[in-house]
Amino acid sequence: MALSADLLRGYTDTIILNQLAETDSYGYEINKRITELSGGRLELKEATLYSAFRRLENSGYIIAYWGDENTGARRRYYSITVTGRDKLAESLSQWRETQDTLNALLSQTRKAPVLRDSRGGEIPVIQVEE
Amino acid sequence: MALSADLLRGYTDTIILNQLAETDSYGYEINKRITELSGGRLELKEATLYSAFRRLENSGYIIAYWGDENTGARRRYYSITVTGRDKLAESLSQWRETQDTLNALLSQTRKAPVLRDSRGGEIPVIQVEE
DNA sequence: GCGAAATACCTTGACAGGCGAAGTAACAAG
DNA sequence: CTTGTTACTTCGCCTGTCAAGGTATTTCGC
Repeated sequence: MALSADLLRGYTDTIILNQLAETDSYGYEINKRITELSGGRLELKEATLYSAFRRLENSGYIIAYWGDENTGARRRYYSITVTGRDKLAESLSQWRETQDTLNALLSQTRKAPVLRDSRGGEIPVIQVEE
Repeated sequence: MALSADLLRGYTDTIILNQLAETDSYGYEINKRITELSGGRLELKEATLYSAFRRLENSGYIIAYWGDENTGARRRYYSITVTGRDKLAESLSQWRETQDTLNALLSQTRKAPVLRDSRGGEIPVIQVEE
């Protein structure tokens, strides 16, 4: 079951920055690496990917340069900037906070729903051992 | 620092369902409870909240009924349906998976960027104790 | 040698969720 | 009687994702 990047909305940029923090790379490779690292659970669509690059570049978080390979298709490499690293650090800490917050909101102990018969009497629920 | 709900996009529904899984409630109260549980880090905007209710109702995950209080403003209560509970369970497991995936993508050990002087020589980085 | 697949990039337009802004209405407190 | 709180509603904008389409080169099987 693949995750929709829609559930990760807003994190594509962070994911990309995190990849670039390790080493310069180009779109196609970054995408493959993301798929790989996520165990195939996340596959960014190209449109998503390249629009993220444009966004990151416009924000000054990455800079682009053409690779000089004399064989194969031309590659557009990206490099993370200092501001980009700052942004990444900020996003990572924000992700930790988001996790905490969402876990707090989603992990409350919950009573089982009470079943009632037609006269409003409670129907006992048999507890199943896990 | 309040979280942007944009980072939680797609989870508002789950958060609401999770609240309703505990007990029937109405918009204003649910919102206050969310703010409270999140330690003030998440405050859903009313437009967000009520459009979520409409969405959830149209999907059959919740049903609405008017409260019969004879004082104060009228309240529209919501109750989670059986399908809603199923959906909630699914969303919760999806959230766990999302967390795992994102953590896998964001938590790789990273080399510090190498600083170089004008002749390309490496500038040693002084390690700061934390 | 040729067609398919893989590599590699790019663009356009639609869609959906979050939100700013505004409105309605009842009641409480001062 | 004005301000604040409770409570709900609607309209239209913004932004990130994606479906669908395109270009160009190289590699591999047959």
